[in-house]
Amino acid sequence: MTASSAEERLARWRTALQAHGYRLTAARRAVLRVLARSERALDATQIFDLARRQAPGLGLVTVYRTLEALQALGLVQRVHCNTHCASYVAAEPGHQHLLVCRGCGRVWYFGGDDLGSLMQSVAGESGFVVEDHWLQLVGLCEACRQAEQAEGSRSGCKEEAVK
Amino acid sequence: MTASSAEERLARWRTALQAHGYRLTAARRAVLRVLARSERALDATQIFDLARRQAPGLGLVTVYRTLEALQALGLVQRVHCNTHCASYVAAEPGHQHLLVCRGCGRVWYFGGDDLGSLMQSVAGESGFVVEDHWLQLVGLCEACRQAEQAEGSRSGCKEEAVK
DNA sequence: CCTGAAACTGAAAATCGTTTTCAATACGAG
DNA sequence: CTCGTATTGAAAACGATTTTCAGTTTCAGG
Repeated sequence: MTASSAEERLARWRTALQAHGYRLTAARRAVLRVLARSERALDATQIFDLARRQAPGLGLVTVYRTLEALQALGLVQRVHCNTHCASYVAAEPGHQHLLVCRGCGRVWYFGGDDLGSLMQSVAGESGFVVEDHWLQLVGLCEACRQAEQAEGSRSGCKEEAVK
Repeated sequence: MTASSAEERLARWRTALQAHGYRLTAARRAVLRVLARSERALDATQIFDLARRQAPGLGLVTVYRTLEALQALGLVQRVHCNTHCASYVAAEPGHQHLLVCRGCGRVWYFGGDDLGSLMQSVAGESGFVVEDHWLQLVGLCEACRQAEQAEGSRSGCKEEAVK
């Protein structure tokens, strides 16, 4: 993700919130900034810690409430893993499939629209109407894989998981 | 799922647990019975309520511990939805993909092994090593769809979500 | 610019699902 | 049957999320 696209996203989010009657407060701005710029899925506490640097008085409650709003507008997407079940990333419209690194938590989106035929065949057989789908690949990114192989090495991907 | 396959599964689970040094207690038997016979993904509390009919003294803690064991042996699979994040169904070996009805919670498995190529191409481009994947389709089954269309009708699929 | 109504805020308390602790009990190998 | 050990349920601890509430901030309209 380039820096500019993060800033564009940030601007888009602010516009979208205001267009839906939400007010733009300092607290919300800080939360938006953190999430819009992150390459990783972050949970409420991580967002809280990062956003508080920009908005010192910020409360955790506000983070939850802002996440709720962003989710309602479809601007962020929830990421489930077997452990962390409530992390969020910026939603990339049209790219719903996730690639999650279990080492550093970074998230990438990818296409793979060949799922359409799969869903149709499932629907055809059973009368099931598919409304939503959910494809997530979990593994290790290049950097984390190298760090894991160099056991005990101090230079790794994990350590900077939240900067 | 036929009744006999549920009983077969139950027998398999009991054998597997004992083979791995777990003891077969009345409490565990009740939890196994509930989960092995269920067509739906159930969370800890639902299992607790159902299993307590067969084992009155049962504690919720034991449900959690039994789920942990079943999961460790790969006998049940966790189901994530946007709401319930910790429900479990019997794992069907070799069929990892889920079809979940948002109405009644019933779960079906399906094939779709064409994901292999998808994962390879993802890995090839990025150096990412995919260790696990997670495909879930959410929608409405035939029965729930009909029930939803007949708005206000009392005969539905939802009502018997947990019998 | 003001001004005021409504949205928003953070702190504290309540709540929910899950885990830990612990003394008593039940399993099952021998 | 007996014994060592895994397992049990109750209670307490715990972490994450939600609710409550009184004070504050935003922003549309004058």
